[in-house]
Formats: sequence, C-alpha cells, structure tokens
Amino acid sequence: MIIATWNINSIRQRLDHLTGYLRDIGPDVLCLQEIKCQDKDFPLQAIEDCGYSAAVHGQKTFNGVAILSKTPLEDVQAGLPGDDSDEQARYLEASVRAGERMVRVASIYLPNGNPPDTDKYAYKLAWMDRLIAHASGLLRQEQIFVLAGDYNVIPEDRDARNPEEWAGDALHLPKTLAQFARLKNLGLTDALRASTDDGGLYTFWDYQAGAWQKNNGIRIDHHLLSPQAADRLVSVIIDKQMRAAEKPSDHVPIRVVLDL
DNA sequence: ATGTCGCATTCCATGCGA
Repeated sequence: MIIATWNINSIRQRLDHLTGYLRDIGPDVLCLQEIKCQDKDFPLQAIEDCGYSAAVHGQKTFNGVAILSKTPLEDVQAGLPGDDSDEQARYLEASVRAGERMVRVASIYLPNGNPPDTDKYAYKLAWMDRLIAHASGLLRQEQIFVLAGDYNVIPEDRDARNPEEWAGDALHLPKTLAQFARLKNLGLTDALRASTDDGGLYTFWDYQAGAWQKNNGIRIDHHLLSPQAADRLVSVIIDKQMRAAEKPSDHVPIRVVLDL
C-alpha cells in the first residue's frame, strides 16, 4: 500500500498537477494540505474521475485538509480533539481497508508558528500538545496508523540546506524540536529516517530568492508511523520532480510503501 | 534582494499568511 502526502498550496490552482499525480503515481491514499477552499468548492468530480473517493475538511481562504483513497474512507473524523474553539481546518482522520486489516490515516497541517514572538507560536506549541495527546490515544489501540502531512518542523540540521537560516525560525526552534521529540518518543517512527541517514533530502523549497534553483530546501513533510506500521515499512520516495513543474506547489509529494 | 505565490477585498492595489 502506498500512502502519500502533499501540501498542494491551493487545490484549485493545482488541479491538473493533482490529477496527473493520481494517474501517473496512483497512490492508494493521498493526504492533502492547504487545499485553501471550502468543502462546497472542492473539485470532487475531477478526483472521482481519477478513481478516488475523498474526505474533505475545508475552510475559506486558508488551511484545509483532505484524504483521497482508491477505496472507501470509513470513520471519518474532522478536527484535532482538545480545543473546541479552534476553527482552523488542519486535521482529518479516516480508515481505509487494506486486505484483511484496516489502516488509520491522518492528514496533518501543523501550524507554521511564525513569527515566534507572537500568539501564532503559542498556538503551534499548543496544537502539538493536542497532537501528542491524540497520538497517545491512537497508540493504545495498537493498530496500523500513519500520521502524514506538513508538520512545519525541520527535525535536524541535516534536514536543511542552510540550517543557520532557520536557527530562530518557528520551524526549527528548540521548543519546536522538543515537542516533535515528545511526539516521536511516544513510539512513532519518522518513516524517512527509518529508511536513510542521508541529509539533503528536502520536501519544500520557498518560492522566493531562487530557493529551488539553489536547492535551498528543507524537510518538513513527514510520515510518522505507529509500531505496527513501521514493522511493515518498505520504502520512502520523495517526488522531487514535481517541484520542477510549471506553476508548482512549494512542497512536493512524499510517499511511503507499506507491505500489508 | 522588501526577491514569490494564493486568496480576499469593495477591488485593478493592497494586506495577510506562508
């Protein structure tokens, strides 16, 4: 089973890229972030025409997440528990059948948090607290699950071309890394890091200042695997070629292959 | 390099978020 994640930076601006990816790569599941549309504006028909069903948790203008699947999505849960006043659409979870067993998948758009001296950063850290609490509950069920998405976290210096540029940034501050470590220390596996120790593997290149041309990238899109999923990890592939397309997203898709 | 995008507004220019 192939489970991919992609911050698409507006699904309506990138619909041709998306349908091309579904047809060319054909992941079983694709988690999307920053769809930037309300549910009523989600291009469901074009996705169904590619042979996928979809669960959507959208909002006007910003954020918005979705999960696409070749098979039906069950037990869909929109929103990250822990704060009923949070109106930002950043979390969606659903189950998909894989032969005899079910796999729980979440599409995550973790807050950016910049600038760090504002309530945006406090929101990021609090959101990570809620994710840790929720993941802890999922782990107690001892099932196969994958938390995939844009974490807005650069885990280590080797995950940035120029780590010194990110020293004071919300994506790489010590408190951010401590929260990410707490999450992983629950017993989750960073799929890419389970497959290679190589640095220089990036999933995001800024639109500005020729970041792509200079390969000034960062790795911020991750799959965190439950132990039952990590046991079945085969490979991880970053679809870097997507960043070279016309009018690309600033993020590229990344996919894991699980032997279920 | 204040360097680029995408969205929305009372709207053809600007502010916000990334």
